[in-house]
Amino acid sequence: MAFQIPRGTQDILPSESSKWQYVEQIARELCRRYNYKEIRTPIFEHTELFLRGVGDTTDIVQKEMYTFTDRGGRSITLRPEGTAAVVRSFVENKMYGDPNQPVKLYYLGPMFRYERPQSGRFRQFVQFGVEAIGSNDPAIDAEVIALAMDLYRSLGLKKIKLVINSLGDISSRKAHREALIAHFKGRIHEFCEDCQVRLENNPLRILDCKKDREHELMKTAPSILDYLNEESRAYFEQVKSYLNKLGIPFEVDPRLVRGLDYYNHTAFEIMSEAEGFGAITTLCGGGRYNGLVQEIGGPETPGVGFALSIERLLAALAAEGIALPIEEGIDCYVVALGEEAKKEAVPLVYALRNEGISVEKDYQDRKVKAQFKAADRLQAKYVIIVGEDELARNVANVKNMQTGEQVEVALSELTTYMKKVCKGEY
RNA sequence: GCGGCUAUGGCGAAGUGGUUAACGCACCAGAUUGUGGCUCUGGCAUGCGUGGGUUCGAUUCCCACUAGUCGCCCCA
Repeated sequence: MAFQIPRGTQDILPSESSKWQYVEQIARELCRRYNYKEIRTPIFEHTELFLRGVGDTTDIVQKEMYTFTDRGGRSITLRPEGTAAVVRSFVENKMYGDPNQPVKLYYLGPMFRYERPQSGRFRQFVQFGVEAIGSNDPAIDAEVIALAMDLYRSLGLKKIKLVINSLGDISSRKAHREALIAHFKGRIHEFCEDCQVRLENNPLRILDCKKDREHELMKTAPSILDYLNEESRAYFEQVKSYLNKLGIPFEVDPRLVRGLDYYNHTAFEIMSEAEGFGAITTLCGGGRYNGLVQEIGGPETPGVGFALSIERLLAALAAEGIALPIEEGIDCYVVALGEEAKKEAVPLVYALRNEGISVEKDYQDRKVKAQFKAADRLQAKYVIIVGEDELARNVANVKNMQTGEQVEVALSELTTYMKKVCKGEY
């Protein structure tokens, strides 16, 4: 094989792309209802943006970025996630001055992470995400979560679970962090190597460890929820209360930790519970990032959002055996017989297409039988047959492929007739 | 970054250290000289991921690489 697709990337072939279009269309429609407007930022940014925005201790920055030097000597990185770039644009375009606050944005496009591919993980993948920047109302956290859940529900997914947690504000996080270090420090040598490193970098992650799950210190470890200060606790209570009002079921998991540095207060994940879905069950991750806008150089501005992968969404649909309502077939196939008819078929097809009818014809010089087989394969609703006989009499035969019924129609009436039968127009 | 498994035609899938690489689906043609979905007949891999090595000889044995796949870490 001469050339191969780069590792961890995929071609979305015609048989799949209609599903993508369908899902994307539903996502855009939801954003219209929720009044989130699309923002399109570049696929690459200055590397520095992600170091600052995502956090230079995160796995994404430490080992997963596609970084290169451009011809001008700048360090450029293919975006590994969407939020940093959206916030950059928010600040750069001074959207904090927009009279419509909060600023509600969505994006849909490819992200890049240099990782070992596996089920549900790619080096290029497509994220749909929203960001609501400029409001500290817990109702907007609930709105963002509701939008994500709406997308899954409207596509028919049933086996999904919403998990939420609160990471608290800066002072709550700090108090909890110190409590965790104090809790584990004396006996950290009893834990796995990863956990020993985590104690320094991000002690919160120890709670998430799969290997040491059964260790007695795990069960007695301080929960973040016990370290939330009054304000953080009240905020979390309100978010939960709004979710209840919206009838959105959720689970609180005090061990839910998100991978990016910028999160505080609300953190959530939506996971698939479908059997055989694979090891990676996270469909969507999001949360609040109140310090990020300032970190990127803007005024102190709160924000909340989520990102979800279309690949995983489609995988979840497949795992639940859900077929999307996608129209596959074409309206009409023109079968031409004989040299003269073949020439006449070209303008006929053109005229029908101009009327909004989807039409195909033969370009392989196939026999009649094979042309019908092609029409059948394309799931054509109707076949128009034009041959020497018909041409001589200025008519065409129109066959309904479902019923097998065939009628003769004058060429002058043909487009009108086809519009009527294909589109119900008169 | 680490580990398991895998790599044969458009797809699925057998197979052997030695002259012609099963079979199924799909596709094409004919039976049916102007009509699909059924049936029958025929056609369809100078090639067995790539590159080395062992051997008189390798698709089959060994190594490396590449890719897929599943898992670990972590994430969407």
